[in-house]
Amino acid sequence: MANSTLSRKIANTLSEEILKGELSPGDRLDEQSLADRFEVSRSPIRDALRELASTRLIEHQPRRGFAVATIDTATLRNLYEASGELEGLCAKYCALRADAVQREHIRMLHEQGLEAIRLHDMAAYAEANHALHRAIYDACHNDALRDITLDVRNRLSMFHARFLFSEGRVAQSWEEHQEVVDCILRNDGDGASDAMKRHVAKTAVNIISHITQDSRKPMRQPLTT
Amino acid sequence: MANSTLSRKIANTLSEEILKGELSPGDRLDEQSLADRFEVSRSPIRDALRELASTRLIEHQPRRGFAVATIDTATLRNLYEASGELEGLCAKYCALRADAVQREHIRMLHEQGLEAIRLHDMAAYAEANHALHRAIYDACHNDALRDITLDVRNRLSMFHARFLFSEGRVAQSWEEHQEVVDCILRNDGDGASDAMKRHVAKTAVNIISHITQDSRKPMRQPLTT
DNA sequence: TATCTGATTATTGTACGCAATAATGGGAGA
DNA sequence: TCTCCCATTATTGCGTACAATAATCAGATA
Repeated sequence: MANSTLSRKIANTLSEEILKGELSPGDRLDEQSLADRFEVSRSPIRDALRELASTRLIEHQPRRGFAVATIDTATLRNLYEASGELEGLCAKYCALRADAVQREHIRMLHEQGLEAIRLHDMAAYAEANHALHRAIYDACHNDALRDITLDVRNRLSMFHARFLFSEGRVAQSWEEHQEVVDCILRNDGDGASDAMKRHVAKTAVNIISHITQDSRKPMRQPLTT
Repeated sequence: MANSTLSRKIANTLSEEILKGELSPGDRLDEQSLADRFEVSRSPIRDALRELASTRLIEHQPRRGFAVATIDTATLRNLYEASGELEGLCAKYCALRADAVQREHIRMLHEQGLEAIRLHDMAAYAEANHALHRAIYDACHNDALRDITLDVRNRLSMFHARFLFSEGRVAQSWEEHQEVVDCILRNDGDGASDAMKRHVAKTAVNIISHITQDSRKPMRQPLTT
């Protein structure tokens, strides 16, 4: 990390802030303001913004600058549909190909989710949830598929960063994970795929209902304030 | 197009050159050389390169610059596996959701492929082939899935831009398309998906054997000459 | 001869300034 | 009061210069 460039560090910082929800969809990313904030010139800022744009966490329009990505409900549904299929594929290949160490790791992360629920620690559950999904991607033994799936997950997660799971939803989520993990541990590829698709679909319904009824801040707002 | 920026035009130009095979994997993209060639300063070149990097057609390493993306055979197989799954998904949703106009368009593009074969025009077949696949993505009614699938297709196509299909392979390819199109026209989602996955798998075998036996120019060469 | 080291060169990273374009705001007319 | 138009302002696009780092090469030593 020490030999990295300024622009890359800035891109990483902004990426984290977007994923954490500290920056909201539609927020404009003014080059000069960012330059002032990071105490650098506009040059590394421009590089960082273009690098970030490649993840689609921010959007660029020529001569109008960058803004944190917005989304409409139709695209949100499309992304969740794609995510379900992709996560299902990862789960399938994971069930068919994961080695013993990877399977044990997945089992352990699933346990950590249960522990988080026992402690009523929703943030810890969110973290365990993310780690479990990533472990499944990693164990699918296809880096290209893993990268694509993770990109979609990140694009989605920025839109519900501010919604914490309810305790009820968390318990349900863990049960759905249970099915996925069971299938993976017994090498049932199709079962794992189906279970994962169901899990993502239920998450989608949950999140979309939260977002659509949350009208404090519309998701699709024009670039200009 | 007229109100676009220099950097975007340059990015488009370079993208086309890579997809056409005029630039080869591993070719370094020197900022000053490109600036001289396009008769601009390095600024729009830098912007264009970072924009291009988002498609993964070129790769960037800090302080070592950009180069046309290279690939090893393992990653190539992974990409084809992902491509097969994604194209299969597009075909499935296309079969289930395409409207009458889209179905007719797909049927017509498939006919054009046959016409190209009759004329022994391999370039025309390649074009019809690409158009058919794109029409299927478009008709899947999920823009996110379409974009992801197209990106993977482009990443793959740059590696076999220089290999023209043999007449034998083209005939076989058309037959495989026939199965896909048949399923789509009769709303058979699973059949379309399976047929498309088989088609991509056969293409993969064909291309990979071409590439691996073509040792004139290794695909994975270090950035430094 | 091969390898290591230090100086030199080439290339990218960053800063800064001007130009071009878009956003903003105020005044005139209806 | 509302709308349109023009001047003003703010922001991005592009050019240029310098700094920092990596690549290259020559010479010394084993």
